[in-house]
Amino acid sequence: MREVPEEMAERLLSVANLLGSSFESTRIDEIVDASGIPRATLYYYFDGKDQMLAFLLRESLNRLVEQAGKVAAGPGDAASRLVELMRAQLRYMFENPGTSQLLFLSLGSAGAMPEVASRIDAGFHEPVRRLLHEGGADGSIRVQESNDLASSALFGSLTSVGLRCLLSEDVPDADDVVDSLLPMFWNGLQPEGE
Amino acid sequence: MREVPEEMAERLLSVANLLGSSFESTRIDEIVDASGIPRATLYYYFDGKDQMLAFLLRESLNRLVEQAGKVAAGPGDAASRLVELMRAQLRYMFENPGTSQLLFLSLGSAGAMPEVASRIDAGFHEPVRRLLHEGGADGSIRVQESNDLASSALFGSLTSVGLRCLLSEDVPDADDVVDSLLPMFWNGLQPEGE
DNA sequence: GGCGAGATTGGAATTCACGTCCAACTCGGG
DNA sequence: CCCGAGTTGGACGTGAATTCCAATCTCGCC
Repeated sequence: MREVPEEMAERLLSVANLLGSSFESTRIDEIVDASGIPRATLYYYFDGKDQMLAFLLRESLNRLVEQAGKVAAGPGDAASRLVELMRAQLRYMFENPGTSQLLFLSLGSAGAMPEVASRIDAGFHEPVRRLLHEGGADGSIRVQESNDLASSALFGSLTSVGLRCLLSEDVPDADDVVDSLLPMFWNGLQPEGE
Repeated sequence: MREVPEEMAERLLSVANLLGSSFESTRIDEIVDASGIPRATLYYYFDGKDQMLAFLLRESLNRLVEQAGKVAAGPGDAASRLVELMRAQLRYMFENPGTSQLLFLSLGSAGAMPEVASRIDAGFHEPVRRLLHEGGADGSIRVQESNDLASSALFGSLTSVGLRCLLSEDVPDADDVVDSLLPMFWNGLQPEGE
């Protein structure tokens, strides 16, 4: 696959962010109109719509993977880094509303794209898994029965809540959302002082 | 839309459960072959593939909605009913692996189908929301900042974990999975005795 | 038994969007 | 000037969904 020129990537990403989850049902010609990139040029760089989608998701996830890696390796105990990580993940969703919708509302197609799947793991699952493990070691997080399941659950929580917010009229602040969820993650559902 | 004959519904559901998330990329003719229902007959009952998908998801969710309503209104305090509800929801996923995959891996299309969206709410979100509320009242569950966000988070956890299990080679027991997640939901991530 | 309204079906015909092809044009470097 | 890579418009081929239609079939009803 040929390397995609900077400006074309920008334009496509901005179109994808406008279209959101309707990208898949959008005709090539509409993407052509919206992006100003001729059809023949698109096909010069991409093997087809699927490759185009894969490129967009990959590209969009790259920023998250970088951020997530940085946060997870940052200072502080595992618990506080985990909180920061969740903030970063939700911020990513809110800053890329269209591609996030696209990504999570069509996890099926995304799962069929190896590089995309691996980036979802690298940006969401893996760092959480790691921090849960570290937190068990440094005592800042309770040891879980299965870090795999737990990270999967946290991933689901965050993306589900994120999507709900993205689909609502006025998107709240990412940090506020995380703040209002933290008590549940941290203290659980048990009543006070049990 | 004409009422779909019992046997046709059965056949389609069983085909859908075999196909799973690949349903959408499956050709009509393949569905014809797999189900034994002639193409013309399918189009006699459904306006198109989308309507067919909507019907399948609706039909499949109906059973969950009924179960969920029953469990949520059952005996015991809100906390224990919530646990039972989560068991029922995960059991539903494990008992209908194909349609569940189909449903959750393509939430995008599902969201575009009003009846399906409302059934997701009726089977997953609404009962959880209600139990969180009741739990706050009867003291069996800690009061959440937002029951909307909390139920959305629980929904995401459960479906994310459920999907992960469904996509693994050997699907574990639903109740075991819930059991191994409960400590996290109940006690949270905080270390013991903080 | 005959009848009429739906249900059922095979198969041809149509539509529509994706993707291919190609020839013309641009442009920087050798 | 020539070459190779990038760029583009537009005609064309293709596969799958969907429509159409006419020939049955089924069944309750007179």
